[in-house]
Amino acid sequence: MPGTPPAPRARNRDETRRAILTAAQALLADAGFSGFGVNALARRSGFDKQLIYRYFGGLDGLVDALGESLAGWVATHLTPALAQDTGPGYGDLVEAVMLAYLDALRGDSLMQKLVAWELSDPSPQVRRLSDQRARALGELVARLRGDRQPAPGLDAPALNAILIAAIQHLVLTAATSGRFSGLALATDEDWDRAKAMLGRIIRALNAP
Amino acid sequence: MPGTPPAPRARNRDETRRAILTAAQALLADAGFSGFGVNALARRSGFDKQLIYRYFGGLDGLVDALGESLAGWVATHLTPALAQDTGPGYGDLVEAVMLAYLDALRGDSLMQKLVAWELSDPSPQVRRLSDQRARALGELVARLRGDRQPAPGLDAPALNAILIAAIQHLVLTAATSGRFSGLALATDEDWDRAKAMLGRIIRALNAP
DNA sequence: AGCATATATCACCACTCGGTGACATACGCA
DNA sequence: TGCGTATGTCACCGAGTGGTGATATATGCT
Repeated sequence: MPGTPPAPRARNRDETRRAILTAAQALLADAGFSGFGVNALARRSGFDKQLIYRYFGGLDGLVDALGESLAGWVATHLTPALAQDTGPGYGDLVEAVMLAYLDALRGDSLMQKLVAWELSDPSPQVRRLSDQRARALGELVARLRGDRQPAPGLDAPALNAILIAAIQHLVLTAATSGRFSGLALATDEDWDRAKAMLGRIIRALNAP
Repeated sequence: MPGTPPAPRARNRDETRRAILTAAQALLADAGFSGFGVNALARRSGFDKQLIYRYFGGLDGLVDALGESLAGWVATHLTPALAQDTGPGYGDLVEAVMLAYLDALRGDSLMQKLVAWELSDPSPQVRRLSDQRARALGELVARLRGDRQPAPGLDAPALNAILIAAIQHLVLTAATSGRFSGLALATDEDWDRAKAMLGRIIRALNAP
């Protein structure tokens, strides 16, 4: 005898869109961009892939929507750790932001996969994701800066780019292999060592 | 009328192996790891994919062979730039090696694709590639070091890991988007700015 | 109540992928 | 010269991909 027919699904465009988007985040977080696609997402979300085309216009549109849904990531994940007062100098602020960013990224597999994606896919949809994150970081620093000034003669944009690059790279490689270039990056203590060095760099370059 | 039958291919195992390996490097260099596979390689090399299985035991074996063929990359690409005398300090040597590595990586699309691959694929074959490169860099520094010593109290492994991470990340993102986190990385002058900051970091941390 | 439409599902397409077994033929050795 | 084997080629498999058209049915409006 056939079982009871499957309960018909409630029909609600907005809710379905949200559900697909949520499933997309989960799928990307644990399969990575190489396993990210229409069929896999349809399987995972439980909705027919046709809906992905209807509601997002295909994968590209979905990535855009994914970007919008993560627009506030930097602000929401970094501000808590930045609530307590940092030291008075510009370097103190940069150090706090960088270390907060490191921890936030380290704890977020989805963001890691996004960064990895950006490194391998030059498509404009994906590039927009990184531009957006970079801008958010800049705005965060600007908002918290007050009247602090980088040391005169310091190329702050270059230094900050180098720091962010190092952080992202260390977090990504640590996620796949737990170490990088002879430096262990598995335990929290391992990471303390890396953080100490980052702090030292920032303080040294911002010294008066 | 049928054209002349295709000239029969010379049969030579070693030569074929080499040709496939060369085609594999070229394929990886311009398609990236996501477009890297048996079928694509067979198309590109002009040989039947069966030979890839027969001579390399599949993709995994091919990657291993690729690694062996690139074992000397660090030495051959960095030593020329390091021929001239560097300054007397340990920091001078590190700076020279880092900048040489940056330029070498920036000019080598294949190596860039390998690094990107390592960031997205935790498989042991791929990880071996990065371990091998890291070890080669370490050996190079050890060979050139002589009796120079890092400043006492400096965590040299941590600093070096951060520098290499930053370099690799900057080169990779620059290759796909020409910029990173508000820092332009397209022209040689752009890169001079990044290099200057790297040098400054190294000198500041190695100051007595 | 009845009807139009938006929502959801199914079935299919052409293509690519990694992988394997069968077959043809050039090469080297006896 | 003939024969065995290594080398190269072809044809196929199942599974997965992005993408599309047709179909069912729940929902909301008149």
